[in-house]
Amino acid sequence: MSNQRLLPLVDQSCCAPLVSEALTASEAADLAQVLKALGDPVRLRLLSMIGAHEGGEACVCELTDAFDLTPPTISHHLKVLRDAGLIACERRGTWVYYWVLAETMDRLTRMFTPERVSAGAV
Amino acid sequence: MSNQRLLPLVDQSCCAPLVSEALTASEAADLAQVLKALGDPVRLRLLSMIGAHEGGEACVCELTDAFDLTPPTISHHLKVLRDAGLIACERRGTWVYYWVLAETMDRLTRMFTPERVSAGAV
DNA sequence: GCCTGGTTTCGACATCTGTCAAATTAGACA
DNA sequence: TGTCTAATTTGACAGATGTCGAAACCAGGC
Repeated sequence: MSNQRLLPLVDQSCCAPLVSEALTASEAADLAQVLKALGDPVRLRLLSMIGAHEGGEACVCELTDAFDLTPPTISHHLKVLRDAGLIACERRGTWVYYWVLAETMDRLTRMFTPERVSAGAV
Repeated sequence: MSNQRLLPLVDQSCCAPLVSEALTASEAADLAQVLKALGDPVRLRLLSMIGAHEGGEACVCELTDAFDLTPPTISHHLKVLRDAGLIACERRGTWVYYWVLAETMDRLTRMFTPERVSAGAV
């Protein structure tokens, strides 16, 4: 373990918003719901399988086949991701297709992307 | 809800690694542990308070004062963040100081930062 | 050496979570 | 209409999690 500190430096890329300014309680509650949804290996793989799938969407049947879990369990995890605003779905005939919502992913991305600050910006 | 799809586009910034290639089971388990640690409002605020604190580090006593929770509870949350490799600490005299570990934050950042792919890279 | 204040660990408890089996819903097709 | 398939919902249960009070621990000062 390197124990390298994350120090805020002025004249280069600074830290991500998450650690550059203290979150308020309600911001934290909001963000925590999304991160909690991602805090499970199965859901993380589901999200990444959906996002990486050709055409940007995947059928539930394909997702279910990829795991050693019952359909209700997969369905439960998909619901958690849906409630967190990370994915959405649509029924087309017999099958239900899921895709990743860009909006929520972008929000997370902004939270973790280091901000560039100009040299005199303090 | 916009339900806007996240489509992989070739000649501009593409999706974050998380949704551009399906995670393996062990990658997912690994990453999930870190995200699970962040999936709690108190821990999210603790991390952000430590990171945003002047000097890049904060004393436990300051952190405890900021919440309506008992010291054991704050200590528990700090341990979860420590076990996830997100923070580290050091005792100096009576007090214990915490700071954010750049390494793990960088890893998360990379996971959520969209990759730039050149126009002919497919 | 032994107080004292700050911090962590321990033990307990209510709540939340992941999982499955069974029941239910929604559409396709005879 | 009835039946088949795909997906979700419901109900139940074991195990994990967040919280607290009490006890133990540790560093500094007397």
